[in-house]
Amino acid sequence: MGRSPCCEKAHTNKGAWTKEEDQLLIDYIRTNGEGSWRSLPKSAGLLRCGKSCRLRWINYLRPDLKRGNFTDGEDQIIVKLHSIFGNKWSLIAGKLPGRTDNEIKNYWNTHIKRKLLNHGIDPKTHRSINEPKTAPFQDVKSTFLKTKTSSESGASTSGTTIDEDLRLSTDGGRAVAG
DNA sequence: AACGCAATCAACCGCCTTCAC
DNA sequence: GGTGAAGGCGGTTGATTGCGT
Repeated sequence: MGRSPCCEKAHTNKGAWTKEEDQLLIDYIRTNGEGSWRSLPKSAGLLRCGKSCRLRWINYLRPDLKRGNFTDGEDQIIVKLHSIFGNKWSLIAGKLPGRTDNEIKNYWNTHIKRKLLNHGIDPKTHRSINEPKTAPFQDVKSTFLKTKTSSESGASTSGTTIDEDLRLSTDGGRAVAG
């Protein structure tokens, strides 16, 4: 007895979006705005699940998305926020204008996670893998940040708040992204 | 040049939360 | 207050691309 599917799967496309589908979605949202994702596909002439439309719009089609590589500042903010919020990607994304939860999640899993592990830090707990009892996560986190800072970015993050970092990051990000 | 492997990214699935009735 | 529908979120998967052998 599973729950009822969110849409008529037999009549919906799956997989990569085509340019035509993207355009239909963009045109529809520009005209009608976001909302009522369930009925959107039908109204927009799309053979897609409403959830799929929402995801596509939020993650790739929204005009305010930054795209491109993450800056060092963003990198550090993500680590900081993750140490506070855990895998609450939408919360973290909310602190990073122009970034989506999916993007951050992917970036975490592919880049940051590995970096932390290379530094001997458990990405789940932000504690040292070797010395779990003696190394408070704050210390380990700052160790990572310092190491990263000195070796990669040259920008100091010590003593700054998340908001300050954010400001620096987004300013820098725009400057870099152009 | 061809093949295999690893890394990356886009998309889907299913659960949880919120909201309207 | 209970119920169902819809939206939102996080985890996971599959396809594609890049790199090394």
